Amino acid sequence: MGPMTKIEPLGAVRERVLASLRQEIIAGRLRPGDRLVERELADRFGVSRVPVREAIRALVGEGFVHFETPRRTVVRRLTANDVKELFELREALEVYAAGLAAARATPKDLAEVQELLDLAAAATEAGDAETITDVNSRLHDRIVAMAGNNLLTASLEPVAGRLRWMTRRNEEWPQLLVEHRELYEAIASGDPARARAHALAHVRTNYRSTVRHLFGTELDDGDTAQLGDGDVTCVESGDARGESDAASEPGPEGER
Amino acid sequence: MGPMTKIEPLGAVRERVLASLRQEIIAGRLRPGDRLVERELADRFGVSRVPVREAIRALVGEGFVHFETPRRTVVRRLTANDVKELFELREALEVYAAGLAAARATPKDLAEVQELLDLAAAATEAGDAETITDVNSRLHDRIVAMAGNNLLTASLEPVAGRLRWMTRRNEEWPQLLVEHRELYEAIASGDPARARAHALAHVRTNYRSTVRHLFGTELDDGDTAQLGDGDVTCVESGDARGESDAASEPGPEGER
DNA sequence: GTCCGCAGTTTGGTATACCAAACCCTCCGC
DNA sequence: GCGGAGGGTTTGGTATACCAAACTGCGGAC
Repeated sequence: MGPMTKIEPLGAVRERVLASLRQEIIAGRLRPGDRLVERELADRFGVSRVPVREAIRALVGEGFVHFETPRRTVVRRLTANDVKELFELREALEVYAAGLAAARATPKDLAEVQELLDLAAAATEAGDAETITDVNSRLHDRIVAMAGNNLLTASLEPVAGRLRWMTRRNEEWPQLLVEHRELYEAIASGDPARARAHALAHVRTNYRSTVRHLFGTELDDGDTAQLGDGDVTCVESGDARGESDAASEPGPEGER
Repeated sequence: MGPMTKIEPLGAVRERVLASLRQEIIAGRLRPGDRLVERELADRFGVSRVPVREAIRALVGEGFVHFETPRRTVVRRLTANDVKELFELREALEVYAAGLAAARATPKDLAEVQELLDLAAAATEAGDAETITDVNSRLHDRIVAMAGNNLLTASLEPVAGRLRWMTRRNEEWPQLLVEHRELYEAIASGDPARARAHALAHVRTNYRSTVRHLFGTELDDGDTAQLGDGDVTCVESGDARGESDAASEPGPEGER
């Protein structure tokens, strides 16, 4: 009876291709709108089309790629609306998770988060962007994990990559650190309502700064107030302009 | 065996296999724990293994199936914990969606929901379980769609099948109808907080009756009270009680 | 009688080949 | 010159074949 979690050696090629493509998209070597052609990629990686197919389908699931037309697979364009939807999803899930975490967290969980906070603090002080991004990701993952709901975790996983993709340039690290600490305190206090409030504030702050960095525009107050009270429709202030290459095709994605 | 006698849209074989397998699982012809073997299924459907592979991966994504060990793919067992996680996810997403829907719903949206409610009422009166289940599903879909967030919709989609799977035997239709009507009224009133409150109550009622039908047991009050009503403002919701780990002790059984 | 090991079998992963629909570009007719 | 028809090309979907790892069961050693 071998370890049931050992699925590593299998699907190695697919995993390698998947990781490479995802990395290229995140790093910007594959830009929004670029096509993904099975044969071409298979040749480039020196593998057959089958694992490439599966990797592409996985990327579609992660939201990095989409089927533009039946035979045309491209890297997804990131519109202002995409960002808004992503952060709304975070609001729904991470706020809920924070509440559960406050109710269910074990001392061990809390210690782990505490440790990550220390790492984040050190990296912030050192200005090590790479590490900060990484630690912050793990911090959020841990908090969601503390909710003890695998399905919740799984629902957030597909967007984790996109999230890192769009927030990696955020540079308001000190503010982020403060908010993470407050969120931790709230969860540690065991008060779900307080934890939710801090999680909500954190997601919204992050939304604002992300939009600022991605699009260079400020959000109207209404844009982050959908939840509590009335809501305004949305940003749509000129979408993804900023993509220099959006030239070839007007991206029908004015969707919405 | 000549070439394919039927000329179908793209990915037709995969879709057909996927739909068939999902249906067999939902209908119970494939029972939890049953294995899915590529070759065997390929033979049975008279297709090659490739589309079967992809259908199986899709089913994994939908949560109907999982990789038990590297070479062993089985129909997922439905544990009490699975049900709990699913309903928590619904709480997080549908409650949030209801809030957005109240803020964003158009008269056209509302009219459509109204129409579905009428259908549901008729089916409930007629006791047509099949139709009721179907209409109720569409009702929930519509409400989530009214939130105007594609990502939110997409996040709920993978679990929609499982949800129908586990709730189709629920027979408290009249109560369901009442709650749906109340939820509709709340959304139509344009008050997000009220819409959220009704959505929350509805999900929890549904949770209780689903557990009752699936496992024949009642829930402790604590099981559905992890957090407040989830309103942003974090008013009320004083149940900060530490209920350590309601994570349950789900016997791997749970099915017939 | 039990346990270990080896070989046959099972089974998912990958590679290669073929097909049909969509795309593209040329060329012919006006 | 311009537009549409036609054929070649591209590209994803499917089928078939081969491989390696894991499982199974049988037989021999103790």
